[in-house]
Amino acid sequence: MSPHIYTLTALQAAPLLLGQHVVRRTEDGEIRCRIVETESYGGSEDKGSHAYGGRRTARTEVMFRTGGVAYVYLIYGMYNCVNVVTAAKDDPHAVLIRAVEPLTGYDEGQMAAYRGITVKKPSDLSGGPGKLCRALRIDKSLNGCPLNDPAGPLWLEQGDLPDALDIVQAPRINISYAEEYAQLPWRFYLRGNPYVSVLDRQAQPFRLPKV
DNA sequence: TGGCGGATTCACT
DNA sequence: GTGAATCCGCCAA
Repeated sequence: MSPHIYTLTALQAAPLLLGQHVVRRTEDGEIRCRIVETESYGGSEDKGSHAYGGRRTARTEVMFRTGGVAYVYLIYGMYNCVNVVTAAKDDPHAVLIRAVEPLTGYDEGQMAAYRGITVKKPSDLSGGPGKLCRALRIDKSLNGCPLNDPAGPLWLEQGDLPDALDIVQAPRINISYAEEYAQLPWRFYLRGNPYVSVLDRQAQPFRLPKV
């Protein structure tokens, strides 16, 4: 995948990451999936971001790195969430991966095995940040992992052309504490995709800016 | 050092 | 729709 995307702000990168492929390698083999839902957590002004106000702690330190690494954290004491860090060093931006879909039947089978539950509908498998981390066996040991290294445990590959995708945008999920920032339409997903975690009736079509 | 709450999920009503 | 699970990061004291 073009490294250019890692230099962008989280808000610019979040829609562009839709359709890109995530590859996870474990001792069991490689799993490939496609990103179908993202959220932008960008800059120190965003009250929804862990790095709001430039808060720089052991946990958020990864967000301040040069774009192109993973930010993985534990939420509610039991689920991991994975982000793509973007933008320049010392400017904390991250794109939360909220849903993915397996590329092949093999990938689907591996993810279901890691999930360890009965999957009744597609979004049970990997529609939600905690679910997809479990389905891909992503935990804090991958925090800071470079995302451009096909020899590593986790990386991104070129997927679909973003201008061929039907993208919508809507407010982010579960961040009421973010006050006015909670309403901003900084969640992006592929319209009609069955792996998306939460549908929004008010979702608006998103058009990529002309380059 | 203590207390609080969360970028979630699942089981239950 | 509601509530529990579960624990670490954060900040105030």
